Amino acid sequence: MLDIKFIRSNPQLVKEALKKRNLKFDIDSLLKIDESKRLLQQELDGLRQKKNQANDEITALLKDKKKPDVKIKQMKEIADTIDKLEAKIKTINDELQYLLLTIPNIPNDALPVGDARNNKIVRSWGENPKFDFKPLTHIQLCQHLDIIDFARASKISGSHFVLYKKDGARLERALINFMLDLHTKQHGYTEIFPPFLVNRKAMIGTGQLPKLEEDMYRLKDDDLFLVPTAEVPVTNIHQDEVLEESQLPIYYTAYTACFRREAGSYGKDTRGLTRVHQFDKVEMVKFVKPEDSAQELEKLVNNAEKVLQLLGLPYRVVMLSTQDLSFSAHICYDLEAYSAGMDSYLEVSSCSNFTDFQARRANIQYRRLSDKKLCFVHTLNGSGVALARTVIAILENYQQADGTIAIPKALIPYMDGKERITK
RNA sequence: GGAGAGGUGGCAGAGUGGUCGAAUGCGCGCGCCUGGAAAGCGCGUGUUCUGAAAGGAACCCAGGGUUCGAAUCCCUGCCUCUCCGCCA
Repeated sequence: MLDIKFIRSNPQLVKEALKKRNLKFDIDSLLKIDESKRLLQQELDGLRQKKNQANDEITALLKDKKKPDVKIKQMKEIADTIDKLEAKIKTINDELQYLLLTIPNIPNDALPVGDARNNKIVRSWGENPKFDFKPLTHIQLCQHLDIIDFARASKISGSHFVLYKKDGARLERALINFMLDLHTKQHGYTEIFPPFLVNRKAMIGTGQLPKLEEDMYRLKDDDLFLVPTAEVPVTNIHQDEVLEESQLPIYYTAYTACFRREAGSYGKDTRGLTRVHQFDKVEMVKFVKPEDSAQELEKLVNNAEKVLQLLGLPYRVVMLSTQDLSFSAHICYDLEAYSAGMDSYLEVSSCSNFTDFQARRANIQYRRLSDKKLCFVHTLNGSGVALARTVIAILENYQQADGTIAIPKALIPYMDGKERITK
């Protein structure tokens, strides 16, 4: 969430930011609400002062064994006025807080302005594979090798769920272990295994709520949500905490399944593994000092890239444009892996700097060493990486003429030394 | 799920209706002392809102209620602990 003081003193900047995101939001009326709230608050404070003074007087009278009846009668009236005013302010403040929770983060000035077509390719890595036969899609390959059973997954759970079998299941597990090992052993992250169900407060903290509720799986009886990403539980680890500057930066990595309703996205990527309701992902989350966050994002992207490099998957790094940027993000790079069978680039990672936007919502502060002041940390996170689509790229890029799949070198130790997926 | 106990400042812990934003101890900071340190002594030590400032207001898990007045009494919720039940 944005600081109301920041909005108050930079209304034009906020308006322009919203315009870049192609969002309509009435900042002027927000500021009017803020103004009227503050005026009422001052009025209330004045009345409370009177009340506090009168209470002192009543106490003094009682001490002198005098009757405070007259004073008490006056007080009753003031108390009534205070009650009414408090109710009024609560209504206004609730509205103000809700509005503040629905304003997205301010995009970085470096981002291309516009929709996804304006996304900027920052760099590319690797050569797209060439085949002397027509490469199959992962759907055809899985069918042939019997390593993913879409039909039965659908029978059990519905469409867009996945049932991995045999080396398909094994590949999934191998990838998770490979990525966690890489980030913990090579990149300095601390491994976390968080809850897969989180409460409403956590979802608000990272920015999924209140705006995206219909995209989330929710357990109505308990008001819990299935995590759409490990970002939610892991970032909220330090919710309502004050960290010491010496603790920063904090790097966490976590595997979770991710659950997304993908409401309204039917018709897009309808087949196979591209868009599914449940997928596995290893996530990286950072808590850093504000002055370090830009540089920390670059390192985070490099950590995610390393996964694809070690897997030998060609990819490109894309800087998202202002309208493609997620609600909480200030700047975001996507990694898109090339997949031969579908001949397309698949988004397998999003790496974002949220600046103090999530920290303010989730109330994650640190005590600055220089002046002992409380400041909000900056949070970042990135997929490192998302599995279902990475599996597509592995299957499609490593397919052989005989329909088998070569296993990327880095994964062989995680597959018990196996070098091929065969029927 | 049932029964009970409890949630107070960085920590421990007092406070059961009025002068309590909160005793005391520990910790931390500054100073004195010392060759230096420890001990000792003295002073200080939460956050937020508002205001140019002086000041004012709020906060003792959260939300309601009683009262002129609530950390303190009542209700609801959340969380923690103990016992019982159930259970991978």
